[in-house]
Amino acid sequence: MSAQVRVRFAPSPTGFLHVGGLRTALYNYLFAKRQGGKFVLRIEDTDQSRKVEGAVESLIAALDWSGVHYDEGPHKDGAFGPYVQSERLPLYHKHAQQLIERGQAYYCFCTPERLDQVRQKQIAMKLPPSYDRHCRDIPPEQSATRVVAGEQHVIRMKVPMGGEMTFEDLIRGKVTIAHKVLDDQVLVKSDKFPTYHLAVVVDDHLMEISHVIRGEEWLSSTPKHILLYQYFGWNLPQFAHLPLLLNPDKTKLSKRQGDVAVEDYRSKGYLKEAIVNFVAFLGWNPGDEREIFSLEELIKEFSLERVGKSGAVFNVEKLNWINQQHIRRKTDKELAEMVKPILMQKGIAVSNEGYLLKAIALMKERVTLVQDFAEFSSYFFEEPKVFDEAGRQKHWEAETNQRISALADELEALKDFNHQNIETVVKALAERLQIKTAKLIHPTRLALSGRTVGPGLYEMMELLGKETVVRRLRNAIQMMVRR
RNA sequence: GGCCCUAUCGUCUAACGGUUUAGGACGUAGCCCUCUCAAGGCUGAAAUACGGGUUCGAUUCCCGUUAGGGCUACCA
Repeated sequence: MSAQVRVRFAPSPTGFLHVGGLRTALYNYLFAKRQGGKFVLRIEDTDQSRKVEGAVESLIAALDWSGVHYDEGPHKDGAFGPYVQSERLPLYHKHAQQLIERGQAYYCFCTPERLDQVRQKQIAMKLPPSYDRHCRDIPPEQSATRVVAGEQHVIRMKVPMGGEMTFEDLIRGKVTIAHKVLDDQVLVKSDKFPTYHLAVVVDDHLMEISHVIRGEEWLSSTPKHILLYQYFGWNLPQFAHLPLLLNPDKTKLSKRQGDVAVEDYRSKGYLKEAIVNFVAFLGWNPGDEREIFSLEELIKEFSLERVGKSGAVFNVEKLNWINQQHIRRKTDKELAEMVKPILMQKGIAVSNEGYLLKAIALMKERVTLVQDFAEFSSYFFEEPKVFDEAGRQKHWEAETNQRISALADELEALKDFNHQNIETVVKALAERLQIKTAKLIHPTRLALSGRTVGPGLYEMMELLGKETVVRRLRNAIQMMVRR
């Protein structure tokens, strides 16, 4: 009975996908999937001056990476294309023309200079700056003649002088705005491109968008859009204006105060699952105490009713924790595939898959980012090049050389080099030497890894293998001596 | 300046008039575990911006104040 749910994400190609943009896209996507509807990607490139080369592709790549796949859009034609506004110009012209004919829009010949003067004067007089409607009442025949004569012009919509408009927002409830505070918005610019306001209304209607889910920055221009729907005689979509994402100082999330591009987080070692999970929770929650969700689980639970109204600070600490949680949910194999290329970048080629898997298992609960695997455990794959200096001073005492040397001998003689046996050897030696096991453990870890922190020592030794352990132990003695 | 939106721990949030000594999570402090670091377990500190109403009863409804944000372009 009810019409098909169709939603869209409509970014302008001015750079990389912003995490706020990802959240908007995600909510649209979740809503569509939940309702069995369609999610459309539309590129809003009506501002020629802000166009950035390659932005569309990078936007699509980021969306694709995060798993927020669109059903229709560039490279994925549905029945409503094209999905790039610069390829839809005739559509906008046709509709603008219709408005002109009905007297709901008019040609405006004001120069940018005049507009600026008017604005300056209004500001000086402490009046709200707005277009003075200088061209609103030029007789249609007269302005048509000027247009034909080739005079520079724009097309503006005629906003009623009195009255007010109330509309229902799915998130905010009733919103009322007086017509008089609405400008006679430019609909078609002098370069013949439509402005956002015309293009968004025409496209949302033509693409049969049922729910307009977008950022709160559009809330105050929604009345203009609704007026346009009324002028065209079209049914209104439902509107849902999402709260903004904020910097730690509560201003609108921006570069300058940290990373905002999805790509930044991806390259730092955040999982797509974590980014999606985190961003979903900025303004929405399932109503109970669960926090770790997969995309599929989000689809099952998402609802616009549970979206909040106030802005949310993008808090990296929590993202880190969520990333940790998702890393643990990955299999060692999955993680290995992600870690391999990172190790490769560091010049480490992994030949033994099983070995890598075991190293990952040992590190899994100790990392926050995928990058950490390569960062904190390179010693599994190559000789430690440097030894933590503070650790050396703290754990490498005068007697340590002989102790480690003795340990190396004992281990070399060990037949079955597994962690239980290793532990037995280490503890027995400590007892014989009448020292605390820690006196052997810490310098051993330092010698083997160059670090003072890491996974359980016995497990680590087992994985490294007897040859490597004995060799590194003896090498370390040499290196420490030389200092 | 005008218009619109918003307002619970530092942060993300729960509570849809009473079951609340306002719950959870991140972070933070302490303790436990322990070879280190994590992880895990336990405990603690930490919030309803303020002022009026409405009501037998307000975090919850209404009004005002304050604060923050958004918009106010031939940008989206």
